[in-house]
Formats: sequence, structure tokens, C-alpha cells
Amino acid sequence: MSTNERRKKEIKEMKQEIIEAAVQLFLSDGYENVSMRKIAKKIQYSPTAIYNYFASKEEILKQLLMNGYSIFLNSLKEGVAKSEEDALSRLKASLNAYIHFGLSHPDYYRLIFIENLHLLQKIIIDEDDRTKGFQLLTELVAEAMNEGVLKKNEVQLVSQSLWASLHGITALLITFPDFGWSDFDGLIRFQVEAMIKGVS
Amino acid sequence: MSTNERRKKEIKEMKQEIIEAAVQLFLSDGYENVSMRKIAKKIQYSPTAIYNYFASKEEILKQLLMNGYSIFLNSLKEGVAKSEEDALSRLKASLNAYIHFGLSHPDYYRLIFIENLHLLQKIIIDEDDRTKGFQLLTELVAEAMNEGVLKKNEVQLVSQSLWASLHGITALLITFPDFGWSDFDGLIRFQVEAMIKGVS
DNA sequence: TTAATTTAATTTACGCTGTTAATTGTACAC
DNA sequence: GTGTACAATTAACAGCGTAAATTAAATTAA
Repeated sequence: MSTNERRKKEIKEMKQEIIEAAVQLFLSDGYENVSMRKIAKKIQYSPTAIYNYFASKEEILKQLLMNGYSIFLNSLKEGVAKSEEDALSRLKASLNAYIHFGLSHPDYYRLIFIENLHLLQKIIIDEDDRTKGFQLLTELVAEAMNEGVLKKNEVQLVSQSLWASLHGITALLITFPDFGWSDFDGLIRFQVEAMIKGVS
Repeated sequence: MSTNERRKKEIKEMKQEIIEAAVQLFLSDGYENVSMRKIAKKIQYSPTAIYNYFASKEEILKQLLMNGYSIFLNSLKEGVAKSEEDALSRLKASLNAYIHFGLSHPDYYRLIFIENLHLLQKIIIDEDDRTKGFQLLTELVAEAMNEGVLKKNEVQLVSQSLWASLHGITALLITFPDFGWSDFDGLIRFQVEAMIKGVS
């Protein structure tokens, strides 16, 4: 039946319309201030119409998390791709890319890594985007150890420590912008150097 | 007038009763799930009675933050006091005490340092408790630099970098307990060592 | 001691939230 | 054309933070 297929397309389009409205509202108003009714109003539907496409508000949130995480992964990969080819440069590039993503997409960072980290496990990025962020980091760490630019150690342990420091600087700069940070860029550079030195 | 003074005492007691109920509920149900109505029910008052003592729910939150921050400061000071007397030991003790506070009071840590960090500036701890947490850290860093166990550098920059890494490990362990952390205690030890080495 | 005044507590109410249930309208199959 | 499936709407529920009006109790003044 062609009507069936067209219907499927319509469902997909409607879902798309909903999450586009949701993203826009959440970027401007902040996530917690966006209600189902506001989303519905933006797309000119009644509030409960949305429930034909998403079971709950949390399901929309999950979709937003997927989108944000996809952008996050691309940022990391781009950062690494643009770097020099040696293992240390690639590792540093990934660290800088992580922080840079947070600072240029604070709402997404907050949503993914601060407020809903526990939901991340359940979210599978589509298809070939399987290389998750942390796996990328562990690969770069292992690479650096193999090339001898990083002291050999448990790869998981070192990667987790690096992630922790990355998250710390990013989360603090985002959630506490009015703290008297010495010098934004200087602090970031110092932190990245300290992280590398710390595990070297 | 003695009636006036007695009244002041009653107000203080009522406030105390309210925040005690609020703390209990928030510790068991999680902060966002505690409503004014639930607090009121617990202390056997009507919901709006609370508004004679706290202007809003946020004012109760601020009180909780103050309590939590007070516990936090005491934990830090205790940790330092119990350590060896040399500057490096004292600094390490403060780092460990920070993480330990987060792990033993995850709800308070989440409330203060993850969800409401921006409110922290406005909160002044009572009386002689003026030594704020970050100031304590900077003092220990300066001390360590003066004793020559830490490379001389901008004290603010180093302290902020250390705080960032502390926050990172603490926040991640709290908000993502189900992530496959190599070895909780081992990771913490490694992180503290890496932090010190990074700024040495 | 009684009357007037202050003030603490309650009830009522408003506008919001996420979500369920019942209802309406419309496009399709037979 | 009639019956059925289903998308969208309206109505409704239980909850939220909080403002306003009202009641009740305590304190002060006469």
C-alpha cells in the first residue's frame, strides 16, 4: 500500500517538526522552561497531539540528547582530524575539542553531561556513528602510549582521569561563568598541559 | 519586651522545623521532587504557612545550600587538620577531603556544585566561617609553592585548575555511578597524583 | 475586663505543569 | 454510500509555586 508508506513519511516529518521546535525553544528558553504546551503552540497543534509521536516529554529529551551527542562526536572527530598526525598532537586536539564543544554548545553540554548523564547509556547513536566519545579518547591514549609519548599505564584508568579533568573544567566554566576565572583561554591551555603532564 | 523575644525564638524554631523537614525530604526524595505542599504536610501546617518564614522555595534552597556548604567547609578543614604538617601533605589532604565530601554527601554536592553553583556567590556563611573553600585551596597552594614542593606559578591559575579537576572526578563519580569506572578508589588516588604532578 | 489591633494560619484561587480519557472529525476500505 | 480506523481536539485530573482573602488567635489599649 502506498498510503501506508506515505503515512510513515508523515509520521517522520511530524516527529521532525516536533523536535525542531523543541530544540529551538530549549536553546532560547532553557530546557526546564520549555513545556509541552509551548512546543505544541510553536507547531500549531494541540498539546496532546504530540503524544501521538512521543510517549512523553522524556522521549523528546532523549531525541535532543542524541542530536547533541552527535554534534559532540563530530566536533571531537573534526578536532582530531585537523590536528598534526603524531599521537600527542591528536590526543591534545581531542582534549581541546572536548572543552571547545562545551563552551560553544553550553546548553547541549549541560543537557548531556551535567543533567542527564545517566540517560546516555541507553542512547545509541545511529548506525556507523558507533565510535562513542570515550572510546575515541581511550584509542588516542593507547596510541600515545604505544608511540611512547605517554607513560605506559592502564589505558582505562588514564582515560577516565583525563575525562574527569575535562569535564571539570568544562562544567565549571559553563555553570559558573561569573566566578573570577584568571583568564579563560589561559586557564584552558594550562589545564590541558597539566592534564597531559599529570599522566605522563 | 519579653514577648517580642519569645516570638523571635519561635520564628527561629519554626524556620528550623521547616528546613529540617525540607532536608529530610530532599535527602530521601531528591530535591526536585520535594514540593512546598510535601514539606507543609510533614510539619503539619498548611502549604502557605511556610511563606510566613520563607519568601519562596528558593529561599529554603539557599538555606539548604548554606547548611551543605558549612558541612563541606568543615570536611575540608578536618581533612587538612588530620594530615601531616608539611605543605604537600596538607594540599593532598584537602584534595582528598574534597572528593570524599562529594562521595559521602552526594545530594549536597549535587545541590551546591552541580545544580546551583551560581547561587553560591550570594550565600555568605555565618560569622567566623568566612574562610571559603576556594580560598582555603589557594592558601594551601601558595604554601606549597613557598615551601618549594610545587613549581612557582600564578596561584589563582593553579588553584582553579586543581578545583576543575577535583570537580570533574567528583561530579562524574556522583552523576554517572554506573559507568564502568576501573576501580573507584584507585581512580581517585590516580587522579589526585596526576593533579599534583600536572601542576608541579 | 472588654474592645481594638496586630499577626499567624487557613482556605480559596490563579495559572501553570505533564499526562489520560473521552470526543470529534476526516480519510480510507469495502 | 457505509463502516472503520485513526489523528487531532477538548475536557479533565492531579500536581505545582504562590498571591489574596479570610478566619482565628494572641497581644495591646482603654
